[in-house]
Amino acid sequence: MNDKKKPCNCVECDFKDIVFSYLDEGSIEELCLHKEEQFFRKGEVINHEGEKISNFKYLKSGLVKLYRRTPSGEEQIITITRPFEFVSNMSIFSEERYQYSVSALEDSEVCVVQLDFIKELFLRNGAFAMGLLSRISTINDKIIRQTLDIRQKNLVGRVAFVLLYFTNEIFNSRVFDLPVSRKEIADYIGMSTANVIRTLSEFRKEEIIRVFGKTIEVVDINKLEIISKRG
Amino acid sequence: MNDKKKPCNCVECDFKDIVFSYLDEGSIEELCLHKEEQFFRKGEVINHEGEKISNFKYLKSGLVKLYRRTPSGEEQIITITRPFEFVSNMSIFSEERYQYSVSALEDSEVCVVQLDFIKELFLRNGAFAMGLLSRISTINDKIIRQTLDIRQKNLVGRVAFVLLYFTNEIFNSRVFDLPVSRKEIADYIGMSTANVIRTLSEFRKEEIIRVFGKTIEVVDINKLEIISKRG
DNA sequence: CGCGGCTTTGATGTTCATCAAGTAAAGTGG
DNA sequence: CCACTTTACTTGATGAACATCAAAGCCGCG
Repeated sequence: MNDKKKPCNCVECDFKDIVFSYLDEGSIEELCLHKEEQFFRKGEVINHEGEKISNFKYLKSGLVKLYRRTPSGEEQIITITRPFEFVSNMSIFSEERYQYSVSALEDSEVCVVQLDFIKELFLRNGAFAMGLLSRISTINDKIIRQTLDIRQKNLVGRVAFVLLYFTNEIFNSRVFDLPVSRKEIADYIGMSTANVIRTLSEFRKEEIIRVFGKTIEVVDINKLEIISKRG
Repeated sequence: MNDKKKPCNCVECDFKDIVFSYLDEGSIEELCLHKEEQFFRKGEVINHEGEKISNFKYLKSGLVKLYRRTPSGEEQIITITRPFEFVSNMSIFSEERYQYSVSALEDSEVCVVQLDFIKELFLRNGAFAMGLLSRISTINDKIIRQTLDIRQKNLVGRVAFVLLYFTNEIFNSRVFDLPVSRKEIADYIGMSTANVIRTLSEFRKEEIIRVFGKTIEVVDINKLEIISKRG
């Protein structure tokens, strides 16, 4: 190694095999020259709807929400997701501008790579292209399936779904701090804030969950699953 | 040209630049060896949910619906689409099995290419990979956006949306024959069959549309757009 | 300590699904 | 080609699900 070169931390990055599989060490080092890491505090916006896309971004740590503003001006949350699931916006290869916004629900680290460089890699390394395509495709599929699932449930089923989603997919724990407000849950599953709260209260009365402000404990996960499926 | 070889109709195919851009003539001829054309009558199933994916398929002519069966057994229509918009299922690069079914709403021609061959091309031709990725990405985006749009509308807004979709995207005409039953419209926009019919009747009474069985004439497209947006 | 935002709950009305009953249309077999 | 069956469509009546409105409690923050 030439010690005049800046050391490339990408080579040792735990995540390089997940997002940038099929790249040899040379390409990884090159990647370093075209990337930077950015830190976002809880609440900060990472991508803004309508903004020009010039980078490929992926989440290294934290939690984000993907959302858009509906024609009538309300916020519509498309999905809430952890690292790796969120590989940039989906539109990077098909659109010039972001279709959706992304913001941090927890402090988050984002790896930002110049999009032109990714495209260059794409052209000269088919295996890399296929690996990335497969990841983006998986994420897209997941979003579509989730949206369809939610749509076809009733009110209690949707709330049960969200609680299970946080428990199983986001926190891997039956006790967790809600990373979103009640209103955001409502925006996520498409119902009114009042009814989200009402439904949570009912779950509490039936001792399916315990609620202490933002902290939630899932007591009876089986019942929750039954409600979610039936809903 | 060697006239012992079977002539390759792909070379002259009008659609090769749309789906298979960035392929040289050699690759296109090779493609011919790995593809066949299939014809589906109205109502026939092209892909079946759960079936193993071994081909890359795209629609040359006709009209199809993409749908799935919900856990509770009902049909949920994800989108209805014309050629080029429908490039196989979206899951070909991320899943082993079809996540959704596809069936023909009109007589349809489908071009079927062995998936392994597509993957091979992918690996050795980055430009082709990028072109295809971009197409798949566009289609995915469209589906997600459509699903979100529908979800956020009320009953009349949804029916207005469907009528506009058929008018502007599918038939490019204000007079058209509905390619689906009333029940299928209901499965598409997530409401009951009875209310789809009721809403169509209201539009008829208000002289926004004329209805003759399956034939629909959009009389006041502006009013329809207002209803769709407000909804 | 007081203001503003988030949360909670009840009361009310709207929107929508469901049920039922009837009509039209489209297959189906003799 | 007609009687028969089945499937799609239509409309009204009813009740359930849900949004909206309003009022009050809570909590953090200046």
